[in-house]
Amino acid sequence: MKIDPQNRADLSAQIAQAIRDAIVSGDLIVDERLPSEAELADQFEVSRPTVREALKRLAAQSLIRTQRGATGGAFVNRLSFEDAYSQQITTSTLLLSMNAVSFDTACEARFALERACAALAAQRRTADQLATMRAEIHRQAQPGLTDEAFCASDVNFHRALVDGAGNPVLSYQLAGAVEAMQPLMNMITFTARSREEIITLHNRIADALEKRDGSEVDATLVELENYTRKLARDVAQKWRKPA
Amino acid sequence: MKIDPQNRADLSAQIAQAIRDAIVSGDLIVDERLPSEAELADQFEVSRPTVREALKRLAAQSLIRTQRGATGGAFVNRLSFEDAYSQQITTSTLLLSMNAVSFDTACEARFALERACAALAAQRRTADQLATMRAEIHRQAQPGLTDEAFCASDVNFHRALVDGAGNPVLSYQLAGAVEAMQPLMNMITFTARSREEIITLHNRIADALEKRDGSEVDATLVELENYTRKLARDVAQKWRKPA
DNA sequence: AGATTTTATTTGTCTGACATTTAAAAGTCT
DNA sequence: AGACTTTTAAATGTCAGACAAATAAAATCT
Repeated sequence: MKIDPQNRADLSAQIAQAIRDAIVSGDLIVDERLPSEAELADQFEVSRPTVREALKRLAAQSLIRTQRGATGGAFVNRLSFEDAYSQQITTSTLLLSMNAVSFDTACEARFALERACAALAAQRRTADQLATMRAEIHRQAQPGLTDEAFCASDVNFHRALVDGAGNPVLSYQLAGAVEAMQPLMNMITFTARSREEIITLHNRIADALEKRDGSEVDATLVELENYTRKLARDVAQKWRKPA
Repeated sequence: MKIDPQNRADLSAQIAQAIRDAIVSGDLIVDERLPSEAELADQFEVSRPTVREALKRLAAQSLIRTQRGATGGAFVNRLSFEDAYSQQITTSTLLLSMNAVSFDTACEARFALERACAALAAQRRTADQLATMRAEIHRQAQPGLTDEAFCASDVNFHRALVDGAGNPVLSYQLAGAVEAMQPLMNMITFTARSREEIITLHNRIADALEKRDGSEVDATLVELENYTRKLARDVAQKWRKPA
């Protein structure tokens, strides 16, 4: 953790970067305690508030956690899969909403990634995951469900599918892709007919997973992708020439 | 952007969350200027340093940018794909290094995701992307290349493949998976023989992409995955019983 | 009118202080 | 001596006020 150059611009950002580098490079290991804020301020020759701003930056990325009290301080945080999940979801959601990513592009990416899990999920899915999927299908079939609730259940269904691959790295990567799509999906009004169609496909996916038939899962996902994109096209058309 | 409850714990985190919510929900739109720090301090009834810590948290996630001067202030940032890339790479790298993710798990995830791009890349790859891949293969064949340089070139090759799918969302998602693997890959010492084998497979991938043969790309990626995992197993064995 | 200077605003940083939390050390009682 | 209580010290969390630096708009001058 070295000194900064005499470039007195954005001190807190420089300090944050220095500490971040130390963590990424392994100079600071998990659960290791950083020097106290006062000590860091001395080392970097800045004031305590500046150090604090740097630490808050790192805390925002879940790189450190802080604890008050006598034995307190800032500790290198073990980045959990949950933390990584939620960060990824925020980032992906904002990326989609701020960059005018077309529904088609997002949808294509989502299903491409999901199909990557299909074969693995067919091999490894647990009875528990299958039960989750069945339960979500059941919920989706209930009348009076709002579009938002339907989409939320859809997300749960697909997350169970992804988790079925039994690979936490895959699950983490895909959580963002699947959940970030939800705001876009919420813009689609699902008619009773389209819900029925989607539920049919979900059932086919669940059945195929039960039989451990990977290629059937894959084929059904392709159908689901095509149907979803068709629904989105219809919505777009309705907006172009409203009644 | 509402007030916080009387819960006077972690004020800066609460304020950051409130602003974050306002951005995600669309209450604050891209390039909109936030109130000045002094005004925010008034609104939330806290001091300016506390507001600043909150803003630094958001800046760390590239959610806002700040500008000094008369018309300066904090502005809602358009999250660029580049920003999202780099965040994802940091997160993924730390996740892998801190959670004792096995090489096999990471490798499986990486190739599963990459195979998700294969068919699309075969359809859409540009001549430019193909040229990049050929150039990287050429570099990989040069003698005297360090293992690190070989791996770096490998990353470039695969990024070109992923970019070939022509879907920025996919590219962004996979950048993390591919680049985060590099530290793990760097631990493998590539013999001349193994480099040769990998280059052969890379050539086959490039040839298949040139012919726009998606299933050939996919099949070769499977071979590459199996070979990579075999190399890793050999390394592990060497470590178990060293000469 | 155009160029220059002034001014006001805003972020970046510093100093110093107090509050709160927490665990360990010191003290007290049985 | 051992268990419980109190004190104390260290650390983060927060606050207040101040000055520096950057920047653009307004005012002034040529």
